[in-house]
Amino acid sequence: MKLPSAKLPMKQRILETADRLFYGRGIRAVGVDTVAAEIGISKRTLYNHFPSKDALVLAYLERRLQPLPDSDRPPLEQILGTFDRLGRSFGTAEFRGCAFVNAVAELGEESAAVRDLAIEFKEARRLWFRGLLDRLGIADPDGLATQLALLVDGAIAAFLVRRDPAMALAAKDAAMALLAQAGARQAPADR
Amino acid sequence: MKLPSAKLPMKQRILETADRLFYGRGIRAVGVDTVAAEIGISKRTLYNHFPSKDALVLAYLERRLQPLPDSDRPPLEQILGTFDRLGRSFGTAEFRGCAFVNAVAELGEESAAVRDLAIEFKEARRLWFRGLLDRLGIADPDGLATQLALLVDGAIAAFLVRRDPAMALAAKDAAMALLAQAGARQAPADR
DNA sequence: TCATTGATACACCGATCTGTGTAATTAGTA
DNA sequence: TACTAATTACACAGATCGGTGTATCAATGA
Repeated sequence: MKLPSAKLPMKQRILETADRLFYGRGIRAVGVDTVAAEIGISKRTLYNHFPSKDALVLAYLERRLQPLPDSDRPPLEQILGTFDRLGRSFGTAEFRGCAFVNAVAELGEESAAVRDLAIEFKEARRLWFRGLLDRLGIADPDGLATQLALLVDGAIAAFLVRRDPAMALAAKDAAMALLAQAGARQAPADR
Repeated sequence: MKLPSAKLPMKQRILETADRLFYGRGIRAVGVDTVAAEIGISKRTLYNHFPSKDALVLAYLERRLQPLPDSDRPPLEQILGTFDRLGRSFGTAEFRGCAFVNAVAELGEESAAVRDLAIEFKEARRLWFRGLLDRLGIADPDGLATQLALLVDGAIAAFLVRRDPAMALAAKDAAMALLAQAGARQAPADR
């Protein structure tokens, strides 16, 4: 149990702990008392930094909206590498699915803001795929990007239930088949 | 708001209402008081039929473990028809993702029984795919069945967030591409 | 007619939830 | 030293949660 250093700014400490608990156990399953107790601060202090639990939940999800890797490796390698990274995530004990999908499934219609963040996250990844497919000169980069994103989401959902890391490999195999069918070649970056 | 007829057996009425509420709003978000009030019965009556909320939740999920359609249509048509049915589900206002994935995402480690039911559900659909792929004479029916199941789960997760029914079409396109690459032919049932 | 069964209303339990009010305490700084 | 700002402990509010106890009432069938 790695606790955030007491030296860090309070807001950051709260966010890190909220992330660990909300993601690991679920948003509704974790109360603000639990978050505060886990850091060793009073509930009052937590509420001095976030006006409500809803605000804390949104901040937790916003923190997970990180920019995607901007590598200079070949596009095909980057695309397939996504599934390898996914497989490595499956191997960690902390992995518990997609934080955004889980939040939407848990909160449903109750929070439009949560859903907007989830859409933003999903669309960012889809566009990341599409940018790489563009460089590969694929015929329908938009459609294929959606399909690749579908495979990622499917692998995550399937793993969440089955806990079988092979789901990442199955998704990668499917991605390779789709890419091959679309005419992706090995080193197509510049020609 | 269609309420189950008061003529139906009490247990069935409870289950139908629990299904509608648990699936529509989430398990943790709906209390037993709400379920009883929605039917117009006392909480006591509900507890006379189910010993606990956990038992009610399990019964709700078990009721969703229905056998998959056993059609005599061509295998390829049945497989692709799955994605058409999915697309039609997306069009309904009630659709809120996969009840089993949502339950696991919501309850997480807290209920092994829920996860077991979810695994059973997912595996049944995967085996249904595999049986059809067997009849198509596909080289690796097991692997392709997993990939098709991944596409279904991915489309559901993506739709849950984006609310875009086109996710079903994207999954169907990907499925067709995978099937074509695997050598599935139009009318391969008997030769 | 009488006994049984199931449903009813309703109060209640202890626990937990988000959120607030308040007064004391700490630490840094002018 | 004196002021300020953050954090503390702690009680409390009002709601909701899952679950129970109990006494009454209505329908059924022997």
